[in-house]
Amino acid sequence: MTPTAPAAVTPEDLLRGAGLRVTAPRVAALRAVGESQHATADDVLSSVRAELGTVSVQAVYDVLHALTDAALLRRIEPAGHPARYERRTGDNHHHIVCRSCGAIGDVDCSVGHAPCLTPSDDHGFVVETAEVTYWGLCPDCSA
Amino acid sequence: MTPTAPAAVTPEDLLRGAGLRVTAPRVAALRAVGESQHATADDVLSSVRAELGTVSVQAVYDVLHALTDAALLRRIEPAGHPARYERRTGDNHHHIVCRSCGAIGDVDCSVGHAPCLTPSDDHGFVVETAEVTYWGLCPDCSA
DNA sequence: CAGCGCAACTGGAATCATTCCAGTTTAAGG
DNA sequence: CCTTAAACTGGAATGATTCCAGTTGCGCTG
Repeated sequence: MTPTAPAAVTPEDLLRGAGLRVTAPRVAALRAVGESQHATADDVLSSVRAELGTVSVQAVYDVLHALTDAALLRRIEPAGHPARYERRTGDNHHHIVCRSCGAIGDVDCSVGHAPCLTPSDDHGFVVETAEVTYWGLCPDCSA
Repeated sequence: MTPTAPAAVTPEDLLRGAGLRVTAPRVAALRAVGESQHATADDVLSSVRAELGTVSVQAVYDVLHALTDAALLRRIEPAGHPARYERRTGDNHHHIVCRSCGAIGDVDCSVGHAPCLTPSDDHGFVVETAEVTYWGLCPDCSA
């Protein structure tokens, strides 16, 4: 069912649009990440296996890398936690991580637009991106 | 508050001031971190062993944790790199990391003071700290 | 200034996320 | 179809860090 409106972009379209082969593990992985916000590689593995049966650990890591390189996914790696993946890409948003349970929330940049992108002294580095991570306690853990 | 000019604060003073026992591995670890900016646990291990002879891996991790908890050290954990430790604590400065070689530089907050500390929407989280990491290429790697 | 208790340390094994490897399967272009 | 590079399998390896159980020693108390 592909209605006329381009509202529903299928995983298949996304993959083809990025010049990637359309395979069952990739489609399933894209769906899995879209459904559960900030899924870990292990979450994706479980999800994909539930849908397809046997899928190797390596396949999931390969897929996640390919999708991340193609900018269909964004990888976030909070210190002390396994990497997580999300579908929101290209909007330079940030994250808030619960120190207690590891829960993650999305946060738009607070001061309008990329204020943090310009370090006062860049030590001669060529700066490409600025990543902001807020640490605190989620509603459940602060109770 | 330190009464007179604390020109040379010894590692021993720092440890005692934090209510920690003064032991050879701790003193050596503090010195090691002070001498090499952004040292890894492994750097500290080598350095401490060079000075003291046999020191266990565990001792170094224990010491680094104790000193970090006591706020004598700050731990930074860039995604994909082993943790690093530094002596500059309490001033909420940030870091710039080379995507190629992992080199790290210190960066003071660009917009005066803690502008990034207030997320636009905190999702009910209690925010404690904001951590900014710049990613790019160091002078050597961008050449 | 001698004993004692708890924090610190030893060394070896275990953990966990992730990657490496070598061989097999499969999507998609000619 | 037929070919082939890309994708996938399964098992072993890696590297930073932690767990564990037993030993040592700093520094307080008597």
